[in-house]
Amino acid sequence: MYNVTIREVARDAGVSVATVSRAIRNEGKIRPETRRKVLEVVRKLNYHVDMGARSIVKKQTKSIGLCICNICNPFYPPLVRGVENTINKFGYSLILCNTDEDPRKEEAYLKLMLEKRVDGLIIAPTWDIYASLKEFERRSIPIVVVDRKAEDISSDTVCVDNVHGAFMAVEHLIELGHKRIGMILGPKMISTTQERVQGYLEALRKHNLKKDDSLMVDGGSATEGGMKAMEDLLKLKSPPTAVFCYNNMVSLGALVSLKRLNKKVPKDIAIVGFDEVDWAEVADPPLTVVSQPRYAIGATAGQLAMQRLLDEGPKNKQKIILKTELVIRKSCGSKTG
Amino acid sequence: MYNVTIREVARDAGVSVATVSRAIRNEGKIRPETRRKVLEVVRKLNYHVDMGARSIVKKQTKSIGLCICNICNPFYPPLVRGVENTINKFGYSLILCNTDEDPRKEEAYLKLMLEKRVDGLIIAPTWDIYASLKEFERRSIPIVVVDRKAEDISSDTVCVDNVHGAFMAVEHLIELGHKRIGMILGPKMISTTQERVQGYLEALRKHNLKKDDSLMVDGGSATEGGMKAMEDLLKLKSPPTAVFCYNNMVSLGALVSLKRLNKKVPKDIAIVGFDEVDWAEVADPPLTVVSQPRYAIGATAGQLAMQRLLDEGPKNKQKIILKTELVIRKSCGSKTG
DNA sequence: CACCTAGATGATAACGTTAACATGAAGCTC
DNA sequence: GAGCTTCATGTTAACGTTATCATCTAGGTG
Repeated sequence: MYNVTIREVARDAGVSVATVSRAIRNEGKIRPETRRKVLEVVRKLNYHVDMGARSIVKKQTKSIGLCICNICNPFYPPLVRGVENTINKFGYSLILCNTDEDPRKEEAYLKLMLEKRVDGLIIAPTWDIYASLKEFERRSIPIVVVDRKAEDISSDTVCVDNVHGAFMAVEHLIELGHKRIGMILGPKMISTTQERVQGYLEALRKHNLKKDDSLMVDGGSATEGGMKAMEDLLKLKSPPTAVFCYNNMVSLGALVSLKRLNKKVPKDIAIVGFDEVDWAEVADPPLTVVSQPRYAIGATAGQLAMQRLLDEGPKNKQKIILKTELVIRKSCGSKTG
Repeated sequence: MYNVTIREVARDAGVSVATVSRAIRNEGKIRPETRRKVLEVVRKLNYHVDMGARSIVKKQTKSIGLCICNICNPFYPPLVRGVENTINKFGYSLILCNTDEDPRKEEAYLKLMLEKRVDGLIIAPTWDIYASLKEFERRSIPIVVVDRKAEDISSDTVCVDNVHGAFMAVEHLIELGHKRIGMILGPKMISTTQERVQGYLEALRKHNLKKDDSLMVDGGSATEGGMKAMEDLLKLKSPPTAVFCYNNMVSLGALVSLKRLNKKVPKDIAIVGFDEVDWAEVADPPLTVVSQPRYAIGATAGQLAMQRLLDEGPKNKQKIILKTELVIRKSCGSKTG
């Protein structure tokens, strides 16, 4: 009901509020004994500083906004932990926002983050949210863009070599002899889709396979979309013999569809996913994927944000590109079988 | 660098700060035209209210702390979304804390939540954190305990019929003819472990199977623990023919171990997991589990918190127990095969 | 011993809001 | 037209901090 304030601590300890403030922050001149006495009272009265009040004079809230699409996408939990573990070391905490790839939601959240006066923002942006982010720039609140690209925004960026990752995946399929390779796409506007499509096309081109639009179907970004997309691919007059899935949820959807339709992987159709999943090894068959360093993406983003906040590190904006890795399991078969 | 304040909006709009305050909150007497004019200026200057400043006079922050063990445990993401979606409707946002089942971390986070003046706390507590939570009670900050029990704390609770869930799982194994049924446990102090063990034991007792301590091995709460535990079980002179896994990560670990050791499920050993996982259907074999309504747990917790904050609903603390469901797939085999 | 310095503490003005009360104008009633 | 009432607005004291400057004390220096 009622919160103890610095004034009451001061009264009880027989000192001024300034001294209490010094004691709790352990800053400025203060006799160790005075400090001990004050902290004693702090403990006795269960005093806890009001960060809201502090923030209005310090002009920092020690909190960071993290806007992602959906925490239920298994790509994000490790990323979130990476961010959280990193910023937590500096006393920062994390406000989590799920935007569901919906620009209206995203905009509302960004406005909220502005109101909450987050000291920094880490975001996997949907698309074209230049206008909403502009205000962060104006206030020089550091922004770190993760996973995706956001060309028009001046920010640090952490992402992954999507083009190359996709290229590796598709080339792997080609090397195994596949000539009709489908791809299940994500939302067209987000940069990861575009880049992974590019990698897919580059691999085809390099090996003189021609692009067939009917093999590129939209899978949205959820499991259901992946299921639907795989069904559509199978209905084609000339269905693909291998499919590259744009992300982990879509991969799962594809696998579910195949299982329900009683298709054998990789005998009937080969599958490569993008993004590691915890269950890859126990899937039937174990899933070959392009693995992203999910935790590292988050941790790096957290570090970049902290660097800006502590005014360390290079002046100009950084773009860090982490490596993907093709983890070969069994869902593509092998040359021998 | 510099934030527009209410005073500047007032000056620019030619009204008093009180009028601006009324306009942005849309409260109190104000001429619609005045309000329009003010909001125009608000937009023009990109004014955003400072919630920190507001919070010190309103005595509410519109934020809720959510303390969970680890977002990377697939049980939590849907729960988190349940909470977030619910409170978001009321303009609340979420501060996420990962405690890693570490009481020291947990205590530090709770202190932080106190300092951040969260309006409510939703927590899956480790154990015996009575002392740290006491201060929340003292300040009458509503607490909602999720997933686990915390007897000594006066709070609303949302959990699941763990005993019954475990009972169903184990009875299912017994009905399939298994007599030597192992269990991989979680940390002993947390209530879910205890309850699931209780359900396990009750099922054994009901069917006149006697308890064998060597069959109950500790699996921690991560995948690695589950792997180790499964290996240990297999090393027994007389290993179990079926294993009940305490949670999803441990189930995954068990499955990984079995795959690596080239054991066939369910032929060599049957497996039931606790808690649904997205990949259950594509696992080899599809995993039979006791399913928990993960999203609903979070959503319900959010509702309870909001009820307290809006001072609606019943006066005395509520305890809501949601149902588990046995989802039979293939990892236990069937009577016929 | 007069003077200076440094160290410890106190008094108080910010910070950006809202809430309570005060003011003033306009419309109504008799 | 004096006296109410209602509505719209303004003035200002909180709210809980920190930062700045002022004050006081003790110890050192010449």
